[in-house]
Amino acid sequence: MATPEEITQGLNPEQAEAVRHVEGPLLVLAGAGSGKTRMLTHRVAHLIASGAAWPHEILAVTFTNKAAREMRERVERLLGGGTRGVWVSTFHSTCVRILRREISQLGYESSFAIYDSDDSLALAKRVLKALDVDEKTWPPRSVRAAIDRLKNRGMLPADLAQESSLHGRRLREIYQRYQMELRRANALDFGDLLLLCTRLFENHPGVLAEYQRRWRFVLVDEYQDTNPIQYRWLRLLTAAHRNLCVVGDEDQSIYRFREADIRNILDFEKDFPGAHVVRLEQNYRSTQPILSAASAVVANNVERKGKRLFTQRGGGERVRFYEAADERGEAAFVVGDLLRLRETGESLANAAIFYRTHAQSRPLEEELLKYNLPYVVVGGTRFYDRAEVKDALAYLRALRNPADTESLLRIVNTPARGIGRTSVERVLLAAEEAQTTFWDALVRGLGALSPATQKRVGEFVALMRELARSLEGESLAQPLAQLLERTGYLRALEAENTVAVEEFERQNRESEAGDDGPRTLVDLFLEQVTLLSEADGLENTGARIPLMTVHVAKGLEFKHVFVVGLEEGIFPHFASLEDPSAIEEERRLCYVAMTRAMERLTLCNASLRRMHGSVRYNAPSRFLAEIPDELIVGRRGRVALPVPRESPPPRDAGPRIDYSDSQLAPGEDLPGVGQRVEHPIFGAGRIMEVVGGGAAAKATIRFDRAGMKVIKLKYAQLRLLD
DNA sequence: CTGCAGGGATTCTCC
DNA sequence: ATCCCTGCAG
Repeated sequence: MATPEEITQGLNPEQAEAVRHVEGPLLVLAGAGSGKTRMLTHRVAHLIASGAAWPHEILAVTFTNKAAREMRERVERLLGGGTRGVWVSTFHSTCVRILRREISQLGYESSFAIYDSDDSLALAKRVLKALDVDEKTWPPRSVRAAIDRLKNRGMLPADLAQESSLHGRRLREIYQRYQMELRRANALDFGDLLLLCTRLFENHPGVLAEYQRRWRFVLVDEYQDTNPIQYRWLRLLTAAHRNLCVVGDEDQSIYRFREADIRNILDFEKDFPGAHVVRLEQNYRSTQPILSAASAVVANNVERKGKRLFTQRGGGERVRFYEAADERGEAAFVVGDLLRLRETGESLANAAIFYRTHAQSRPLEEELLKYNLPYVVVGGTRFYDRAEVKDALAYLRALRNPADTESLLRIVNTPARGIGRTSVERVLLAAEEAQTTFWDALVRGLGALSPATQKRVGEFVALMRELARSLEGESLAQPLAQLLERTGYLRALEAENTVAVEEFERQNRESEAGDDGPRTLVDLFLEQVTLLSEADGLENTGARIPLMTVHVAKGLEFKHVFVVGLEEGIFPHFASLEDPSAIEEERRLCYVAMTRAMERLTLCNASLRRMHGSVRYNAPSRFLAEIPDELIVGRRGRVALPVPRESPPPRDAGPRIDYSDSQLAPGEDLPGVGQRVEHPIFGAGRIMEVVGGGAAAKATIRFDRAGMKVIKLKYAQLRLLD
């Protein structure tokens, strides 16, 4: 095992300070690329190596499984094994594990199912129908979102009691019924995991005390993205010892829609008096132009503490910008650039393409396919989101937890076995009347079905019982195969599925150490599948170009980054245009996107875009204008002709810009780009670009009145302004 | 009960 | 463009 001294070696003074801090609250403000994960992992290792804590006394919480996995691996590498017992886990997984042990205190069974957003939506629809609520005034999606918001803010139906408006009372009623149905199904939705765990802590002090004793040190990554219920949970968990270390960057808070509250990080020192504060401001990732450009953009935000990131990497290319005629031209430009990049011997895995919304991937994919460039869309429809896979999972879930009505509804007639809508409705109603579950009603033959239908229901019940028996064994792949066979569909999927499941079995056989009680492989599998996140797909992607949303890109870094769709209405997105606070979030999102780039950052947009079946002309994103002129090249519309070189670019490789002057030599003064000048004839303007040197130097100037002109500096009588 | 056609609404980020 | 719902024919 490494010594404490070895662990702090190679850290910068601020990182080392945060790593050595032991008792009491600690706030680490870590700018993009400042070695945040490094600090966290070294801190965990240091706590153990210095004897301040046993491994099992440490809890490190992240937002994604991927981040958790990475942190765990890095801690292990640092300590060489002695990390068994350290809990590195997401908020949701941590709560699941606590609830599996304790939830009987809240009147659920420990075998509870976890509903994902689709399940929640289906349940919301069912509730709205049962309450006979008009779906026009209460769109199911909005209802689901409203309930989710309430949960993220820590509110159960009872907390809406004082609500007096008709709308408010109605929502309360719907929420109450929704919650009741969840309980009847012995299921928790995502929001419940945090909310119920917090309620458990609040109402059962003995349980809380046990976990407070167990985890004497709590570390939280991406603290700027915590929402009120996560905040409450953390406060409770650390109330006894206050050994809470949070790491975050207010400029990277991008989950407002999930009720993330940026004030959690802004007010940390107020909330935890005596908190020690460390700022990590040295960036180890990006070149200066990229860092400066990103900083200049986010500097336009009001809701921030403000910081100065710096790097010791001199020189570097300026940020590049390309405006295409339409979205296909945009894709063509990006792909053309990638082809040229590959010509230089660069691996395409070092590049990435980011967009604001998943829907933007389409034209890029088409263009990539055209040139046979391998790519992978990260996120979007995950394997486990595919309808057939969800069907198979619904079988497993219903088998493990027959109370899970949502899963049963999904499969009772899938594949079609003659139990149609009407029959299902009848059984549901009968179950409601008999105050029992859907499954129980099926078993008891409630609902006054026709003999033919009754027979088919009986066959379904028999099938489920048979499958349930096969799940009792050790294996998972085997009963799953049987399930797919007996249900008579999914043949095409079978092979694929089985491989994935066998891999899962292998991994979990080895790490079977748990104090989780009598839980089967199936339960573990279902749990992990449900809690998988978007970014978790980015493993073993090989030399394929990853395409992803900016949200998915958070926490990653690439040598070459392309961001497409920098247009008003896309990025920033429509929904945020009217709300200054929402615009700030979009700006942070832009900051996140830009700071992923290590060496070269390319921003693109299209003047015309076809979307949702119509044509839009979006103005260039305001964020582009916020980048100082001297840090960006290739302003709008100046596409150079392809220049034949020694190694010509691939034919037909899309449009290109001559960026030959975009390199900044280390230490070289920036050219007069961005300078305001006055011309005797054209009046005031701003230098957009300077090409060539000495007597041949020509400047492109955008005059306030006269527009763009190219002027030979030698002859022009320019007067510098400001 | 099943499958298909047509119409209306919607448009984002996700654990 | 796409999803989702409803209505209708077999």
